[in-house]
Amino acid sequence: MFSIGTLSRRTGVKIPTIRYYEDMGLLPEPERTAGNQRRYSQAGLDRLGFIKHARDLGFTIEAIRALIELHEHPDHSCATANAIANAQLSDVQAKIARLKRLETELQRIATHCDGSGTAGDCYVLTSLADHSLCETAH
Amino acid sequence: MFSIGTLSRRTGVKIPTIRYYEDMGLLPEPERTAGNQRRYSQAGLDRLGFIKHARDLGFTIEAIRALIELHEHPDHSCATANAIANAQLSDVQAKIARLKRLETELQRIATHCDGSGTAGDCYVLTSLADHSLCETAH
DNA sequence: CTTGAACCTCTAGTTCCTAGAGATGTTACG
DNA sequence: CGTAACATCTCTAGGAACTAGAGGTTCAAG
Repeated sequence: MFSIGTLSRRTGVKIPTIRYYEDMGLLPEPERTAGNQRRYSQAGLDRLGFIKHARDLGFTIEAIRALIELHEHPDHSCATANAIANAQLSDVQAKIARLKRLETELQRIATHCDGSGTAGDCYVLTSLADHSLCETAH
Repeated sequence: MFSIGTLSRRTGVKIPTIRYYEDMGLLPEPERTAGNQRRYSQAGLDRLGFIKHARDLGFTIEAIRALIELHEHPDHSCATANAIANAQLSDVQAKIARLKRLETELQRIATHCDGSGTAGDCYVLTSLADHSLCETAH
C-alpha cells in the first residue's frame, strides 16, 4: 500500500492535485488507515499514471473520464477512444497552426526593434496599435 | 462618442470583456451619460484595439499593462517593450515545440487504432496506461 | 409616449489546479 | 515507550481571463 506522498513522488503529480482528481471522480476513493490517511493499491498507482499521461498529452478531465470508463470495460468498442484521440490530435494541430502564425508576427515585430530607441517610435508598440501592419491573420 | 456595444462590434471584444478590462485597469474609465451608460472617445476605441491585438498575440494582461504604460510615455526607452515581445516570442516557440511532440505521439497512438476493435486491446488506451510505449518526452 | 433593444451592477461559474491555515497522524530514534 | 520531525488531513481561497445570468434601468426610433 502506498501513501499519497509516495504516489506523488512516483507519478510526479502533486498531492493536492491527486486529491483534486479524487474529487473529480477520476480516482476512486482509496482505503484509509485508522487515522484517516489515504492508502493506495497498485491499481490506484496505475490509474494515476494513466491520468498523468493523458493530462500531459493535453486531454481534458472530461476526455480522461471517458477514456477511463472505456478502460474499465474492455469489451466495449473502442470507437469512442479513437474519436477522442483524433479530436485531441486535431486540437493540437490547430493550436500549432495558430501559434506558428503568432510566431511569424512576433518575430517580425521584435526584430524591427532592438530596444535602443524610445517608446515613441518603437515598432513593437506601433504594431500593436495598428493591426494593418500585420502580415498574417490572427 | 461610442457606446460599449459599438466598441464591441468594432473590435470584436465582447461587452463583458470590455468591462473586465476596465476593472483590470487596462481601459480608463470612460465618460458616462446622464443615465450612467459608458461613452467612449476615439482614444478609447484605439486603446481597446491595442489590447485586443496584444491579447490575440498571446500577451498576458500584465504584459499588456506594461506595454500600455510605455505607449503612454513616448519618451521612455523601448527596451522593456522589446524584452516583453521577445519573452512572448520565446514562450510561443516553446509551446510550439511541446505541441509538436504531442502531435507526434498522438498521431502514433491514433493511427494504431481505427476504432473498430474493443477497448480491451485498444492502442489508445494501452498507450495511455504504459508510458514506455512513447517515443518522445512530454 | 411607448416599445424593444441595449445597457447597468453584481454574483457566480468555468478549467485545472495551487497555496495556506490549523489540526491530526505516523514513524524513526534513543 | 516517548518525542521529535515529518506527512497527511480538511477546508477555504486564489489565480487567469474571461463568460453567463439575474434583475433592473436607459436609450433611440417610430
